[in-house]
Amino acid sequence: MTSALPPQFDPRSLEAKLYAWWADQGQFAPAAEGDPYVIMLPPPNVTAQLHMGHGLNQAIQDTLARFERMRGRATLWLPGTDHAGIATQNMVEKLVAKEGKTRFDLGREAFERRVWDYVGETGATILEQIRAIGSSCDWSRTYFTLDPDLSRAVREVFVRLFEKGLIYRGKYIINWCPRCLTALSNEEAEKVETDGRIWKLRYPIEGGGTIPVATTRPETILGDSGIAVHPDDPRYAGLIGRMVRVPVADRLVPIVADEAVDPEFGSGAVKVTPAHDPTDFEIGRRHQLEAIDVMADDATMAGPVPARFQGLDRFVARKQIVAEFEALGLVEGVDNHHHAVGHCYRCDTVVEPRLSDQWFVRMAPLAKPALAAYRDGRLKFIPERRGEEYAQWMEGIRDWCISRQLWWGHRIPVWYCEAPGCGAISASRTDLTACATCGGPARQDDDVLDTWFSSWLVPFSSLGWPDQTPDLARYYPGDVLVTAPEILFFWVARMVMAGCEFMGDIPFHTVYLHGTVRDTQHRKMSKSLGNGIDPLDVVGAYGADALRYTVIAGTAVGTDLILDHEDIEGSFAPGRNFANKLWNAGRFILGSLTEVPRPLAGTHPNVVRREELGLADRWIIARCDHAVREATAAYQKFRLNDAATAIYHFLWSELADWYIEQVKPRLSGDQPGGDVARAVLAATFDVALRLLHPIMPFITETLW
RNA sequence: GGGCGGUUAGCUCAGUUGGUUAGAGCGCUACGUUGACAUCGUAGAGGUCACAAGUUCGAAUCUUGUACCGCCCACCA
Repeated sequence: MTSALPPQFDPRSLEAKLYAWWADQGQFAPAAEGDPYVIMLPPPNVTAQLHMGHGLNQAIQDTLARFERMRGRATLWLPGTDHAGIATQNMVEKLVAKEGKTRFDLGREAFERRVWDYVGETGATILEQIRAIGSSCDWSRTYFTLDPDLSRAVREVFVRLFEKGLIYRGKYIINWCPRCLTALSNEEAEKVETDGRIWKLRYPIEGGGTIPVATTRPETILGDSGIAVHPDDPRYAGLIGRMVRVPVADRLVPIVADEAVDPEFGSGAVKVTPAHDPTDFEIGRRHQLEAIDVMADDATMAGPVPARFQGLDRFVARKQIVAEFEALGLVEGVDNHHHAVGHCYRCDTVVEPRLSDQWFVRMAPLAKPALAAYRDGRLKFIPERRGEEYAQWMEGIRDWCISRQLWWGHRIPVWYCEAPGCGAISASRTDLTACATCGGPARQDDDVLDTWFSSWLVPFSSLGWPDQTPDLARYYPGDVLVTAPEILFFWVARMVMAGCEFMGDIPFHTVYLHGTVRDTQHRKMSKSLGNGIDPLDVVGAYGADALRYTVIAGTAVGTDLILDHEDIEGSFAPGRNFANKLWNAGRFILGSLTEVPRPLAGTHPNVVRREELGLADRWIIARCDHAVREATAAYQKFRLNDAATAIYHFLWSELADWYIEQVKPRLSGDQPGGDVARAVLAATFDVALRLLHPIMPFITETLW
């Protein structure tokens, strides 16, 4: 029997002590000895509500953590939350709105206090819920991205990048959310495939004739400052340099030649709106066309637009402009048009590409080592194909817009000198009260940083960086990151970049991307669709172990988990039934042990001798050995569903259905071989419990 | 528009380098309940592995094409 078991299941090992410790504490094992193993918990929003995606995510991570711990590794699983700038601010603004106020009525400081109060009330909830489903994180190291320590890291990083010339400020076209009233990064503007319309319009040329253009956003016509055609397009060769009168806006603009225009598309002539489109912005810059911003922050028409459009919503203006073109007889046609439109990832509002003054991080230098880490095999993805998505993103990396027009977050540590003639701009680790250059009055930037600007540092900022702490020395770099694929770019890719830049090493060597939890129609579970399942309901009804087993066994590596929100009982029946079976088998086995069972191996004088074992005994021992090998191999390969299935099969079909039934006669009274059967039952059940413990910790702990 | 994944039993899904009768859970059928468990047991039905062609002694597995479904990326107005 001993030879059948890998060394980590030696009852005298650390694992056995851990069991005892667990029983006392019901908590994580302190990282004390052994090879460190580090898992980063993806930080949920402080205000997040637990959903089944968390359930799946936690079950996977906790299974890995417990497995590694039982192998004797000093396992650190770091929990924490992020402050979720936009989402949290939105929630508190809603509360404030119920009092008939806006954040501007309260003022910045009072509003920030309100958010802190709110976070103080709700912030721990998500972590408590995660705890309730059994996650054995190291709660003593729980972090929050706005904690002083992590904020210090944010400043350190900002200043370092600033001094290195990797942070810059400038006027560019960014994604603007007119509802959240802030700039967004490219990743935060989700492209949604939309069936829209494209209008084909004619602009009159000065001196006679018209030129056809196409647009999906007629409201931007008010900001047109040119028409562009391809330099080699014979249709328009004679028109380059001529002036065109933009209808409705009533503005004279030139026809310019630019390589960016695709002569094959539409009419081959494109209206140029430098203030509201990235391509147009580039064209405008090359030809000195004016960037005319025609919208206010809330995307109502404003600025140099005719009076009748002032204050109109952009979509109302769109209709009205089309109507005016029709009245002028300048509409050539309108077609259905399928294209991708950006939406705010927090409120789903259509984002407005808009010229704006923002802070950016130059990403190309940071991406280089992060891409190399993947290319040379140091960074692995599970499933593997996800690595190509990562590589593709890294190769096409674009600069990161990091400023947000919010109040909730890390305020940008930049001070502008207000002394006349100085104009110094300083980034500082400490708050400045005066200009670092001339000593004049200094004013801090009003904006805050993107939440991910703190999240991308978490693998080391949560361990005390920039100080060289013992934690940092021992636990960086970590091992594995388990998360949903949605935040591959938001968070995972950027953590790798930050790790390379500030720690000189990648923060983890394995990125495990699990699937998405969906309903039976394969729709993502979401609050708005009402198709979610609350993990706490499942825990309450069937237990955390049933939840964990069901989701672990139900999802192969990288595949989605389909659950039926209309049949929760049915969805979680596998786990519930298995927990029940295990419990009853345990009751029977423990009840049959009349005394301390004889050991199957070792030097004990009463050890079961090989020749005492019957055919059934030898068979179940062999099957047990097989299950250990199968499950251990599966755990190591992250094939948790295979591990779950292997243990399930051994426990249910082989041990319970077959062996227990087989030895029942021997167990009654004082039958010959009864003590051997008891010894085999105890030993094999013990092994099965340990094997299963990472997946079903509560019931196995209790039985053991 | 570019890249990628999926299509296997009524349902949800496994199937690890091509190799005997393709598996699991749930559901279904028949029978079974005095002692671990009906959240159970025993037995069983159910699949031309999306479709077409190809490679091979042999294909769910490899190649090509087709059709649906889905994901990621993208400044064709």
